[in-house]
Amino acid sequence: MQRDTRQRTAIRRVFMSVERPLTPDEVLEHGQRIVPSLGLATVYRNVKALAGEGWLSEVNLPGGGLRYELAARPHHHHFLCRSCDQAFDVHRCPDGVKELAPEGFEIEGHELILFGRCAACR
Amino acid sequence: MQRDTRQRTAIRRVFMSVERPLTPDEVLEHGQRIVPSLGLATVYRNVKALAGEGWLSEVNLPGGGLRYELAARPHHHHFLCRSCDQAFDVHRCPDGVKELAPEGFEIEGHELILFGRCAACR
DNA sequence: ACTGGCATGAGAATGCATTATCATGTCGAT
DNA sequence: ATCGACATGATAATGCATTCTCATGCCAGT
Repeated sequence: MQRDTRQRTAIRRVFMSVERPLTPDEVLEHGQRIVPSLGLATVYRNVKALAGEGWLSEVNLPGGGLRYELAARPHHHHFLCRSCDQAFDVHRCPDGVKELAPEGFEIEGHELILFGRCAACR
Repeated sequence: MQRDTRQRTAIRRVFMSVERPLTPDEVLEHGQRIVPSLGLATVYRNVKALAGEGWLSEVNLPGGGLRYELAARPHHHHFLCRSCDQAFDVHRCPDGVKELAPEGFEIEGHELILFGRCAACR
């Protein structure tokens, strides 16, 4: 049975308060403001469990490792800042993506990543 | 001074004969058909050097590590097969990508990745 | 409040892509 | 053909994200 720990609650709160995909390290940093003793292993465990139960979804951007975000978000894409390495949401999506696949290929999904410098880094 | 070794020539030939981004392992596999003694370290060294001199460009797709492709290719995107994990070129690009960035963000580039199953895997 | 058992946290361990090491091979200017 | 210098290849070493270990902590049902 799933227990309701302070750590798990804190991790959930972090994702609800931040509107962008987070790396486990970012989750740790934000989560420790709520539960200072929070450890990285706990972040990994919970983030994986929350993704497994469909509450979070994995975001696989080039560069480092996996990031996570609320699964309930509507379809969107991401902007990756080359300076601070933070990922941000992009709420628009170009049309006609499904027609781009080569002949005979079956598209199951797509990811559009914009690279550049975020507002804060400029 | 840059020497013209059998290995380096073989690696160059591999990229000229395959029209998709290759991982170092894929380069090794193809290259060993030309120079059977080819080693992985040599692939890494040469691929990095060729990228440094602008002959190859790095392709950063989610999942494993870096892939490489001929830098001379015109603008295009990639299809990643979830079954065989091979990357393929997609020669069309949706319009209006530059207008998608949030306010105050500066776009330097973009990458569109399609996920699905390639023709061979279906 | 008690207590069993899952969760946590610190650090070790793992898996991996990539890089360094170094004895040996081979290119290429002579 | 010779020979010095760079390239190679097998392997060890590194860096990293992630997972495991296990003693301890703390939920939850009583």
